[in-house]
Amino acid sequence: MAMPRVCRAETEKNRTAIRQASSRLFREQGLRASVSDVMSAAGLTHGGFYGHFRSKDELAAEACAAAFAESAARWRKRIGNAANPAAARTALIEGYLTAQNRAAIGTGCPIAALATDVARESPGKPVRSEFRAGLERLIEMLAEVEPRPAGAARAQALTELSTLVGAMVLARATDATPLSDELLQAAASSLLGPGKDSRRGRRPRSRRGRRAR
Amino acid sequence: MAMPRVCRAETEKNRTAIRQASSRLFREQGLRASVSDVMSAAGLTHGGFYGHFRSKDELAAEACAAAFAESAARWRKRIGNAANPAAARTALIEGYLTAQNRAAIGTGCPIAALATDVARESPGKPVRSEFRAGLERLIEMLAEVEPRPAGAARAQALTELSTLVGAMVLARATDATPLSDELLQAAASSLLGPGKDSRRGRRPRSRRGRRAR
DNA sequence: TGTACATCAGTGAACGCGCGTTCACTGATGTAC
DNA sequence: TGTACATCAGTGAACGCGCGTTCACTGATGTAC
Repeated sequence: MAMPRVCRAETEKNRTAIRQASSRLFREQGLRASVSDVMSAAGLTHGGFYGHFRSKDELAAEACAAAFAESAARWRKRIGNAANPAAARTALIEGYLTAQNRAAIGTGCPIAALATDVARESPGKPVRSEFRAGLERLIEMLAEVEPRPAGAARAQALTELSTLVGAMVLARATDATPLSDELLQAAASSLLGPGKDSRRGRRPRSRRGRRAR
Repeated sequence: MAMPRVCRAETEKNRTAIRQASSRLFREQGLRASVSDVMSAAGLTHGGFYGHFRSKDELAAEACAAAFAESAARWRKRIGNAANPAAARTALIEGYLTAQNRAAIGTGCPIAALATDVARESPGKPVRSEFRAGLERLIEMLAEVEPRPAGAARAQALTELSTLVGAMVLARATDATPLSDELLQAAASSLLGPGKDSRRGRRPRSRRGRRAR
């Protein structure tokens, strides 16, 4: 059953697979997702890990960077598809506050998925600086589409990103209760204005779903 | 060195000590804080834990409830000390978005500390329902002080709480960088209005602290 | 109030398990001729 | 192009450790008389 040594291209593909699998698993389960689980998800055995990365901490940093690159590309595409900054802002906010994004933790926003875990890492850990750099990049992209003078745009972007992330984190913690939907809708209405909700039949204060409480 | 059996009052005091220690440690380290660490922090050895609680899951639920009770009492007091609802709202928001609160994770808001961990717990776990109940209570308190008609007050409270929690979680993830202060200040200015910042010399867009980046 | 004894809160060793990391081994890959 | 061999990517067992939980034990507490 042994099948060791693999050609160079294959090795590079394996490293990428590990990085991508960890990027997903770390977002889903937090930074405590195990090296074994990551390697299994990449289709390998756990022993080979240290041929690719120096430590789990190093992997965490690379996984974080990969997740932010993915998110930034998605945002960039949404901005590019919009007719003007205001439409881009609406697209980013509406794209963020969806039930689909709430469910897709492993492929969704790394800020909402990892912020608390990163806050618990000790100061020197490499994942902290990758997180901060990625966060800064998304803040700058959001500031670009704010309909405000450049000075106020950054402050506005900081607050709006806080609202987006907070609403998503709370919606995930209350998943499968009516409160979860309510949180996403309230944030969307507040950020976009009650009338600007572009999709059919969405009333801001409607409480859809069974009132399970 | 053995000193077993303890009088009834002492036993009750010990149970309370375990609950309080866990409430702090779970907020600081997440729900993965160990039973051993909790028992040590309560001044006991780990073996006695199961005389007080059925499982770690049960403890997590009680610790979550205790943390929310603590927070609700603090909010209630701040509201009670204010001259009117608008002042109460200002007091809650200013009290929340401080560097002191950012540092005091173990005694601070359980929403910011535990939301992501709760989101990762499986649906049946008791900590999930305690979290939801506590969250709902704080939402209602914030809605009470919103200067809006009753209907819109709840939606406003949901959004503002998302902003508060999001800003705090991001500020903690970027602790010891200028961005961290910026996040707290931007959220405060946005929620209270640029002029309403009651404390001396705080300019909303100032960037205090070394530009470490 | 004083004595005899059952109770049971807390101790500390032990359980099976999964963690991050290391390492001897394997055999296809890549290279030297 | 063909052969001989050094390299090294991946395997799987093993390391020490800490986890949640269990349990035999202890001796002060609380109770029955």
